Amino acid sequence: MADTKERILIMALRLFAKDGYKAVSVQDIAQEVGITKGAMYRHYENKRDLFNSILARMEQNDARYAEENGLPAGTAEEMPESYLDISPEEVVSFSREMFRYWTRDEFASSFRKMLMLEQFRNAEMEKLYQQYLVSGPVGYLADLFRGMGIPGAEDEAARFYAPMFLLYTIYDAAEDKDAVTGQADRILEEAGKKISGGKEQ
Amino acid sequence: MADTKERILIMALRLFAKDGYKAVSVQDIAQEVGITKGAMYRHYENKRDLFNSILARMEQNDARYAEENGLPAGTAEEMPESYLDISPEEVVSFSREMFRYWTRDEFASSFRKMLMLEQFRNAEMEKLYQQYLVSGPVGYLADLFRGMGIPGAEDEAARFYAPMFLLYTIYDAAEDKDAVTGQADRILEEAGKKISGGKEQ
DNA sequence: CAAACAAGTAAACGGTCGTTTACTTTTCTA
DNA sequence: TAGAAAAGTAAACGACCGTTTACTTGTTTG
Repeated sequence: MADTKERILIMALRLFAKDGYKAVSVQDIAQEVGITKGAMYRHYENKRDLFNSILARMEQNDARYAEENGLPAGTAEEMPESYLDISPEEVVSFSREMFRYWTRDEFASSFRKMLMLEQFRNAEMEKLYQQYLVSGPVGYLADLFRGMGIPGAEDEAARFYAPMFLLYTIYDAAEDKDAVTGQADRILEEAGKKISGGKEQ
Repeated sequence: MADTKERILIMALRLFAKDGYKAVSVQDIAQEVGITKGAMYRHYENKRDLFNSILARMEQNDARYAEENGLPAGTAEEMPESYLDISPEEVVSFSREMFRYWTRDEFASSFRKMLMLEQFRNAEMEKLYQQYLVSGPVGYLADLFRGMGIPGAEDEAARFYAPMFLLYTIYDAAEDKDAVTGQADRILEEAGKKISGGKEQ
């Protein structure tokens, strides 16, 4: 099969997201893909190289996604001024979109879980997790809210992002996942009204 | 040393919270405690028994903590009527206390991280994580808010609990942990005003 | 104080780990 | 279409896994 390398990548991510990097053996991955573990080494130098390829792929996906939606990439260190010129309605709509991305996109969802499992094992994983899913989004929203002249932008950003973050975890264990998405939409809508009001005050 | 069994338990939890159950070897634990791995088997039947002892200990700690603070235990299936008779101010103060518990108490903090790492590996761990730290607290708050006659109690509970949940993760990676605790206090205080108001409407 | 017991050690057990090797099969290409 | 290159297999490698064994040390107690 021609796309074996890709299938290894996807299956490895899926398994890493469930059990964590260390707990998944090369044998486990190969078995799920339907090859022997020796064949894996024709596509990746070793297990760590496979893991790094997942990180690189996420970076690509994120950059593409960010460009498409006019957002700063999760790994971006600096933020261009242009990204700050966004209305409260736009903040709500791209937040909604972001929630769907991290829950429904299979790669992004698995990657989110994998980072969560790896975050305490070394500083690099902690940094990536924070950047993509924790202090990264909060910091970005805080910048937006500051730009809008909202008082207490720091706390307001945490308040705004927190329900999405909580609902990721509720979503993961939920039977009716659409209901959770609906709840996220409702809460974001409500929060949007608040920042519209807070801006005009 | 007389308290070897206890030291094994604490060190194992600390390591499980960092790397996950599977990724930590009996050798690792024994080495940190300062004994050989053979000696570990004088105190616990096997690695899984050690893990189960951690779960049992948390259940004890939680039951004691819940009783002291007049709260339902995290593992409680049913909720007595009496727990619902709480003022908004009391909700804020016990939430504040709960945040401190899950961040500053070393056992609780490590246990929280360990559950987070284990939640996807089997249904039991997922259930425990949800009960202790996700849908459990949200459901409890929803019951409280419903009892207070607050409209949209479900969403309101998620909104109220979400910042605490987000700040657990921010706390874990923060350099200035006291600042995060302070932010949690501010946000809880603000949220308390809202439910006081919402109740009277 | 000696006997019983608890708590430690070092070494070995079969099994699995990540990785390499030697070899075969499949696919591309000049 | 012959030959090279790519992609697969099975088996072996040393290292480490959880666990057991045989033995030694320390502590308790009749």
